[in-house]
Amino acid sequence: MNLISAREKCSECPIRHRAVCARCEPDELARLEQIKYYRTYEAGQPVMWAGDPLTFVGSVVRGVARLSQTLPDGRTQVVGLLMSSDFLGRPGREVLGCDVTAISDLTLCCFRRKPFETLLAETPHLTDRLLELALDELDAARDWMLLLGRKTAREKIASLLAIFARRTGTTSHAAPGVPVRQPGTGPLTIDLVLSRELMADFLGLTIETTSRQISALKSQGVIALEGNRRVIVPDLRRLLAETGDDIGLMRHDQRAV
Amino acid sequence: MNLISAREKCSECPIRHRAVCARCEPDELARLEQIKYYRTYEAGQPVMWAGDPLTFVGSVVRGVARLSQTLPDGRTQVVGLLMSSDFLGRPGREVLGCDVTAISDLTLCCFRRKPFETLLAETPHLTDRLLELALDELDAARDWMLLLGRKTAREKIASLLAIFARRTGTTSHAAPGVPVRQPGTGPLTIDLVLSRELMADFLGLTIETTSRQISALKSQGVIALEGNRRVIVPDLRRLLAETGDDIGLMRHDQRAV
DNA sequence: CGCACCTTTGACTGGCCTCAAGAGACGTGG
DNA sequence: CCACGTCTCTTGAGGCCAGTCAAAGGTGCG
Repeated sequence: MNLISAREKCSECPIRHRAVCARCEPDELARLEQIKYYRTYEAGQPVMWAGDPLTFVGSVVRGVARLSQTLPDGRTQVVGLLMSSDFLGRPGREVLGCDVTAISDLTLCCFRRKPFETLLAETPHLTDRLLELALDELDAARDWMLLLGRKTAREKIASLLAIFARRTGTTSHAAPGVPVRQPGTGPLTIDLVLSRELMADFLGLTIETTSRQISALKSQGVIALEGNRRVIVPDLRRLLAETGDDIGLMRHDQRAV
Repeated sequence: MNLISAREKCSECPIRHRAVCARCEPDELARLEQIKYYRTYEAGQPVMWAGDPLTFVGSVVRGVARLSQTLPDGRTQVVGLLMSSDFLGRPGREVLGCDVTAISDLTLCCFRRKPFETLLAETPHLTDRLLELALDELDAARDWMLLLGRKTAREKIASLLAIFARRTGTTSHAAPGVPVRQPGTGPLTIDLVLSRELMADFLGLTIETTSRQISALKSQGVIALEGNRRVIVPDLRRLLAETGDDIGLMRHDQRAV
């Protein structure tokens, strides 16, 4: 079961400046603080299912959640990853469109949907930020459609690793104090939060193909492995060359969907 | 070249109640009316390219526009279709992320981006509606990711036809006065605006595979063809059974991306 | 009628999936 | 410390679906 924990102060919140509340003035923040509550989930737990009534919305404070869709015969596709400061749920919608699962231990800052919608109507700063977040996710989803529709298995793997490489040092997963790496400044270590199965669901591949392509990249020296979920990239440019994208032309604000 | 035509009255606009201006009060509409202008494009013309400075945004009044992304080696993927009342462009972004092309003759109701952003900041009704439109497109994009990542060629074709079937009688493409068809009420005619190449780019397939699957559906009586771009569906349920989705479980507001 | 373009069809190839077994990691308990 | 089971990951062999290359058939327009 998930735990509903005590509230913490918004002013000390790690996602204060990036979440849906980023633009809020102190008085607006105070109203949010009144109605917010936390939920925590252990890695692997479901958060909500497609078709469930959407009783609450909220922001990811810590951890990673997966959005996925499933066909009747069991084929599944990951359609989004929610990382810290990403927003979960859609105001104005009664039911959720996809399954949500905690990939790692997860903390959500939640609001019951109805009160939040009321607050939205009165707080343009909230709506503004929510629009930005939605448009960012839309851009990411469209990049992902290009990957799913047109990239080869090898390019898909390289693209996924490249996205994680970009976020290294800038997400909550990085050790505090580690400087942000720039392309070409030497070896880079990526902590994959994802299992092979999850990577496969994410990329529209099977586990076996995923594993094979990772082995191939490894045997060719593009990456090295340290355990199963830690990847070392000796030369980021070489990895980027495998993504099929123009090197250096990745969008400046590219996100991990 | 595209034509910049005279303004028409918002009150008589065919997309008045669905576009970004849907929620606007008469005084807000008057301000929009002051700064709006029309652009028209012939079928096949480019509207803007990825990387172009984003000088204007706007709504599709008539016609269909394609959003697409391209890899350096020429592979392209359609990542969205803009149909009447859909919004083009992203306020707050300096450059566009994908190529935009007119598929049919196209009329846009445009606003220069900067004035529009100013207006947005002062008009919550605009932002609210824009958020709704963005979230709808995000849902559609996620459905599309499932299709691209996990569906077979046959299911992809059937899904595309099903989406067009759903919209028949509800879009500007339908002849005026034609009643909206319900599933199971007999033969249904679909006017595909898309060429085989565009369908292929949309579905992440090649032209040949697209053509073959259409031929297969035809020879099995699931569909019939009348010319190259008109499809007759004798039994919608049978087509839906080919999509891989649960019949009857398609989302109530499903759109054509 | 003739040309250009789109679509269909065929033969073949190849990449990814399927099925299957083996290797490695990890926790538990003797 | 090792035996054991479970789970994840890797590797191999073979098959199928979709891509590639090529050519023929339709369609529309000047």
